[in-house]
Amino acid sequence: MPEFTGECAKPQRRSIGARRNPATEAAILDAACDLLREKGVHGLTMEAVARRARAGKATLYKWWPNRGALLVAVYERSKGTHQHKDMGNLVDTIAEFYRYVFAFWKTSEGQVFRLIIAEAQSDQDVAEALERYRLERLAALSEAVGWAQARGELREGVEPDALADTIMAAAWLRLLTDRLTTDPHRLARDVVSGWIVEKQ
Amino acid sequence: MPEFTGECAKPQRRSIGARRNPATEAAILDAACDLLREKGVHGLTMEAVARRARAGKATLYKWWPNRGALLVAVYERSKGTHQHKDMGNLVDTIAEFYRYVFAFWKTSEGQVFRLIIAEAQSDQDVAEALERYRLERLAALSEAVGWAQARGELREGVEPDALADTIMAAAWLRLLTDRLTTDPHRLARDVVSGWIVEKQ
DNA sequence: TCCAAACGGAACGATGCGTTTCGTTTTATA
DNA sequence: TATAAAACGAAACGCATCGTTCCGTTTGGA
Repeated sequence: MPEFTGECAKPQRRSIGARRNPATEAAILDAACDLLREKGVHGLTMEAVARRARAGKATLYKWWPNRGALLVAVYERSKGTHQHKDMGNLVDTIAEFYRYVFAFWKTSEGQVFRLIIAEAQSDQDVAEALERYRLERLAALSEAVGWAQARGELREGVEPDALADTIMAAAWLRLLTDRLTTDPHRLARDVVSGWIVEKQ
Repeated sequence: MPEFTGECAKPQRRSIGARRNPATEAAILDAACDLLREKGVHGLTMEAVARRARAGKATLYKWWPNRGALLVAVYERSKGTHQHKDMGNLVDTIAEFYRYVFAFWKTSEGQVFRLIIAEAQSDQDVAEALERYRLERLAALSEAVGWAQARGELREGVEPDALADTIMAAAWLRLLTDRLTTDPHRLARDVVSGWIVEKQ
């Protein structure tokens, strides 16, 4: 029983029969994640992932037909499902959202989201995955805006969907232009306070 | 005088002495632009550009050390310097801005901007060029918002820079999520009308 | 007159791409 | 219990691009 240990002393996995090996999937996604945080986008190649995970390239291409699919899988595994908290008023609620999402985007897992957006600009599959995720988050955000509307906090004629779109746009722009240090509360005020009814 | 004509029947350029040849620069940027609109991002390789322009790769790398630099150069050459028009009220002014920029972004030259943003997420040089351009456009937009403020159109405490940032964010999000068909006037209203003083 | 620099062109080794083939391992089915 | 099917690691394939390095030619400037 000759036991060859690779660079990371990981024993090589084997087939567990005519079904997908969860250990292989985990090892590949781990390797992809590590490469991303160590070498950035250009470090994430199918070759490098296969080497690091001690997996065959054929296995890689079987489950993730291209780099974009792998990128999406990495993000899907690490993304949080943020539950918006109602802070009693819209500005504080949105400020809390910005605080959470900026903090997440600053982590190495969160940084993957930048790359997803970038990749989506030239990869149709990634674009579709991103669009599904965007709509999902937009709905949750719109619901949070709806809480304020139900309280009579908003001016007449404000559509929660449209306002949520604007709120999200401001967050994306900060991510893409490397301004995650923006003060969340200040930003929330700058984006939504115009839609709040004047206090008498 | 044997005259060899390549695939496009373009005569090969030669050195014009110890100085940069403008014809070479133009031919390379033309080739890069053509490749982008014909084959998309992945068609823009240094190899392909050199082939199409009938230029040496060494020449290419001398003036544009990497793909990002070439991308930026293509955009710099084609980008318009939009002059904001004051339409008498802020919503119409911003609607006009959205109309213009969406129309431009729909063109093949404008599509390069998507790629610039994407490339900037993993290329520091591109990111810096993008940041310079963003600040330049933000200043112009902020000035347009200032016109409305000077007219007393805005609510108390509105900062033109912050509002301009939000206006721009909404535009970028539409570009990146493939929603350039958004109605410009409707969008302008959804983004800025909250900051307009109530009419009595 | 001679040097320096730019130019096109060709070649280099290295790396990643996506596919194919092989032998092994294990489950599912007959 | 025998057989087919599928997944796995590993290696190799041809191809493309990368970024660099030569070469010989052309031409302006010192």
